[in-house]
Amino acid sequence: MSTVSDARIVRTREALRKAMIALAEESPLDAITVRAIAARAGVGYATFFRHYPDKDALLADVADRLIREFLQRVAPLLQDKDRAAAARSMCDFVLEHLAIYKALLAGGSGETVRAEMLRQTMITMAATRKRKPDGPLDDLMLFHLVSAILNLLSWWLRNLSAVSAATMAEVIERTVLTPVSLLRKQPPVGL
Amino acid sequence: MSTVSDARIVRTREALRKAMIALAEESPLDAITVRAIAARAGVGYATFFRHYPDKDALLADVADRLIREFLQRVAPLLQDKDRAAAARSMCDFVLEHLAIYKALLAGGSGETVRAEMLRQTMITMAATRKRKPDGPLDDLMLFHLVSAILNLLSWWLRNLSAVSAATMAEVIERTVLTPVSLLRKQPPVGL
Amino acid sequence: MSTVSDARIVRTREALRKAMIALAEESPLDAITVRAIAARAGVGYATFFRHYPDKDALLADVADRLIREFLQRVAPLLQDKDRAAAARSMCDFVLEHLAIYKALLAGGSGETVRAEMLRQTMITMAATRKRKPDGPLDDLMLFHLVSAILNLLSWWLRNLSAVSAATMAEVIERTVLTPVSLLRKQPPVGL
Amino acid sequence: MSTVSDARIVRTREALRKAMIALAEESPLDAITVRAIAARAGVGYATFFRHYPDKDALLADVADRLIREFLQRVAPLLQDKDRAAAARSMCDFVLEHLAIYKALLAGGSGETVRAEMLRQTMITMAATRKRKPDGPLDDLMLFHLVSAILNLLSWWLRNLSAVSAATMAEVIERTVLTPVSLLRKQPPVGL
DNA sequence: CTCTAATCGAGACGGTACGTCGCGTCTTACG
DNA sequence: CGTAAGACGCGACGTACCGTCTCGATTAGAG
Repeated sequence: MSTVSDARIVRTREALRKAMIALAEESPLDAITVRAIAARAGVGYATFFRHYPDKDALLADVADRLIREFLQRVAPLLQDKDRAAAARSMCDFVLEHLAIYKALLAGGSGETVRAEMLRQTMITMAATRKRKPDGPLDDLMLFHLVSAILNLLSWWLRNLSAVSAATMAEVIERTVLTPVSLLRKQPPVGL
Repeated sequence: MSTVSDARIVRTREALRKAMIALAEESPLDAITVRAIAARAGVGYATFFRHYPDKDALLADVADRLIREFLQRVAPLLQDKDRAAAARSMCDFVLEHLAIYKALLAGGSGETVRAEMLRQTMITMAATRKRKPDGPLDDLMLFHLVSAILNLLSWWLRNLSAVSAATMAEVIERTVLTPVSLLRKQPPVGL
Repeated sequence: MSTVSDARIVRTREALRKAMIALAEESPLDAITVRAIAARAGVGYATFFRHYPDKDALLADVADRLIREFLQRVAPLLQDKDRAAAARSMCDFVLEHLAIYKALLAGGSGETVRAEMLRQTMITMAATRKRKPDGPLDDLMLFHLVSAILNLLSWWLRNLSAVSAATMAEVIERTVLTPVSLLRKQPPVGL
Repeated sequence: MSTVSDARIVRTREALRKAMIALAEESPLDAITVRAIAARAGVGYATFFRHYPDKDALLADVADRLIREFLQRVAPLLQDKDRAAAARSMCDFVLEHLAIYKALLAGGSGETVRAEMLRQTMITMAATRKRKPDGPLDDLMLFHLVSAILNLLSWWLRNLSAVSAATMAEVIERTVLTPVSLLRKQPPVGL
């Protein structure tokens, strides 16, 4: 679906993604109709379905691109165990793409975005780490990591004026990154 | 809506709540139609709307009752700072009401339940604590606490066989309760 | 479908039939949209499908009622072998219900109407005649009878000013009723 | 549209006509999509519209060629007043081109074919006969003649095994050709 | 223990979004 | 640089669900 050369297709999909982001900023996901997306994109209604099977597929596409970029930036830092820098980098990245993140996290689309992020993180992790024990603990911690970060960021996006990026990064580091890291080093006896 | 004496009303609402829980176990929330709920409850379609304005109101009612009970059990322990016992109590409680929790958390209804739980926790906290500074940190930590716990529990409900209640409790304590507690005692400098 | 007591149903179907006839006078059948029928009937779009599976079903219902009345008038005469009177009666009947016939025959709906008329004539014949040989000749002649009459009438409806009812009746009698009757009395040797 | 020399154009149109006939054998006319015709003809979708403005135009072209041939064979006999031979010739001709006739008459395309046949017959008649009074009677009888014959033939095509060509010819002669001829010799008084 | 008013079932209805399909136009990529 | 391929706008289709509404028919609980 991504490797298409026809200029019209590229243009249309671009317009649809833009429209989705724009609308997601304004209303919760399930209040966004396909008709509204198509209209906003300046595209015929049926044309939407020629490119995406449904709303969620479009959202997943949008999320996919965003997360891919996000991970390219954050993953290296996590690999280097520089958690503080990683947390800082996250918050900066979010600030830079404020509009899109607001749309995707503060709206009702969190579920889809989280799922997509989990999926991609899995892939990235699998690609970088040699051995993948993939025990239940790893699975649980990855899920917690992604979910908790997304939750904290979504809170932040609704309270940007109250907390600075630096503070937010510290909170993420101390309440998520570090505890998870510790638990990994010293797993519960039952596991 | 709650203080009604007519036996028929009590009976009908009870049936609707039961039906909602039963259906939530089987399918994601937005695949549950009001018609299906009414049918399952053995109640006329229009009757549904005589008791709840819409699907979400019913779900909120169900969640409300569950969370009320949940908090009655967990809150005291948190007040007493016995985090390990509190975590343990949570997990036990979830195990006891497995079906309902599976329905409400592992389904697509997480968002509503989380919102309801946040709301009620706020109220409970406000009632027990005298002084409520309610700075952004408190707000953020409460949000994180509730969200993270619900997320961890919902993962657990999908992986019950992999992790025991004791282990799960330890995980919750070490990755959520303790870090949050520490952050509260020693807030980031920016706050 | 016909024996329903609910007043709303009766009212709605009545309105739909009226609307169908009105629109059929104005435009060919396949230029009539279900939306237009519903709008004209002052009825919701979806409501249409609660009563008829599609446009043709509504048309068939309209035709059914018309043909039932038509046959009640013409059949006795045919039984009595008074072909001239039967032909005359047909033409008079058509004149009396000019608008509806124009709608049903001169429009593009001939196919459906013819099918319905064939079906009903079959039933009527079967009910009145004791023995029903139903050989291929009977089948062919019945088909020819109905088709030819409908064709002649539809031509007449488009050329009302050119030919009187009496003349038209004579034409029908001499080119359809009598030849068919003769052929029946003295079938081709091959049958 | 007809006087074109480019070999590719001839080839494409030929392919489109073949495809139309093939598809018309399999499904009713309005279930045949332009896409299906183009695909069957091994031709691009848009290419269809470079040769015919729409589906009906292609069908009319197909019918036109068939009817032209048909009339060349039948008309002389009608001119010679040899009605029996004419009827016989018709039936033989239909048998020889069974597939195409089945496609055009027994399918849902009867209406278009009939219209085309009427048009062409008019032209042929006008060409052969010197004086063309063209009163309403002539018009009516021509319409009846064409319609009734097409109807009888289409019935026959659906019941080939039941009736021989000779019998069918006799039926056509006795129920259509002769009655029409008689009526012409001795018109109703009203005309 | 009755009577009366509230509750109930049944389901028709207007409305709106869905996803599909076909048409006929118009752009594009490719030979 | 022309032409076949096919993306596109349009608009109808038939489906599903929502929340409102109108009917009678129970049925609870007050007198």
